[in-house]
Amino acid sequence: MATAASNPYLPNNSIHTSGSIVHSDSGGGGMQPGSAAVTSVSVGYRGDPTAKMVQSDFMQGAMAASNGGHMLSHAHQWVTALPHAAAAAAVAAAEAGSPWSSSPVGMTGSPQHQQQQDIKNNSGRDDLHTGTALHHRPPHLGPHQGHPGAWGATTAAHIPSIAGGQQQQSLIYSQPGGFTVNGMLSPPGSQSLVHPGLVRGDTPELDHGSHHHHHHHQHQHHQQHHGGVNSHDPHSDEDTPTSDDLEQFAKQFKQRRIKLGFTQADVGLALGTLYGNVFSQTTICRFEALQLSFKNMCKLKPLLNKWLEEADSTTGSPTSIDKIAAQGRKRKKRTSIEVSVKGALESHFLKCPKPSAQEITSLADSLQLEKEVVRVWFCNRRQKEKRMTPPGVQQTPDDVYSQVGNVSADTPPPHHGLQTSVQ
DNA sequence: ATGCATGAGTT
DNA sequence: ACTCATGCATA
Repeated sequence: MATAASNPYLPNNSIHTSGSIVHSDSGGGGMQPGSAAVTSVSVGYRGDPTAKMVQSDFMQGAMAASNGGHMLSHAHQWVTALPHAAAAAAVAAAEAGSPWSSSPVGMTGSPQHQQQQDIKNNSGRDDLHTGTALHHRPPHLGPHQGHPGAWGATTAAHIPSIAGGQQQQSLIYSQPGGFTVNGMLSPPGSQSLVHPGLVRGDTPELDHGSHHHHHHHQHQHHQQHHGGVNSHDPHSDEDTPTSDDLEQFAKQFKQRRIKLGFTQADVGLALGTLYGNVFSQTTICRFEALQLSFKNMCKLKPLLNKWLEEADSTTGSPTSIDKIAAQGRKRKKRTSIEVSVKGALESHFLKCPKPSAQEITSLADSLQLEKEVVRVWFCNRRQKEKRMTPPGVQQTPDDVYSQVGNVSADTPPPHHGLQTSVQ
């Protein structure tokens, strides 16, 4: 009897990064996986520390057939719904019409039918600044960095990720009313306000953005080449940046962030206090590493840019503010897939990146994994393929112009398999 | 820095 | 059931 109807969790954020109970997780059929996957729970839900939660039922598919309304599914899962700042909203119009190719529009008539009638201006940002104006300021200090590694600065001839063109959520971030416009704190001490190459030469190229004649291809705005003097500035502009811009920005962002002594997590929190959109260290990390989709990068860039501005202008101003409290969300647990099993999954992925439900089921059976685990694995796998990760173009950071003479004007396919750790 | 996971919005 | 944006938990 799988009764996972409701589990009394502790909404409190008593994060215990310990007590990882490992137990062979079986699909629920009474089989013994032996060691196919290990699931470790590490949440503090009282009651039964033996982590005996069933996870055979997912409520997926239960929705979708709704009639315009909104269903309120809950009361099960490992998640204890919490009025977390529905900060999912943010950003306005990060029209990602051009994936990676410089062409703003695809060639074929792409179904660009997106309705953006959902403008949720979430003002539900509970003011938590209840005197807790204390922020942990990690004595982080280490102006050492400077290994690009990631994308070579080779022009933007990257992977033409075929974005399905299904974007939703036209978000907008509400600007703070007027006071407390700070999301960061005083730097660790070295308030070396060094903004050398910070030239805010706004050169909005009001060109791309809204004129796609699906007839004959036309221009494709040139790539900027940081000459040093003029030429537009990749920052400050809210236009759709090019992948190159993003790369530049990400790099600089990271550099300055580190110089200022902030961690990725700090930035994430700061963004939350600044705009109401909190982000985790993970996201910031991925941004810096350009491991997000193009569209997502575009969305985050403005926010991070703002933060950067505030950051270096506030160098020294201890305008600490509140921080968004923790969330009482509790997820399932992380299934550790064995290496051998992973290999098998890999193989299958190469053959068929999108296995059918039936395939997944049988595969899961073979590997003695839950169907959901397998399904999710594939989903994540696909995402990984789509991200903006460098296909392997890792040329020396010094000679960025060393692409004159060779190269077949086309980037090699993003074949991965064993990419040398970028970092 | 990443792997596995959740959920909203689509298709 | 999939895609996408995000993040907890981990290595």
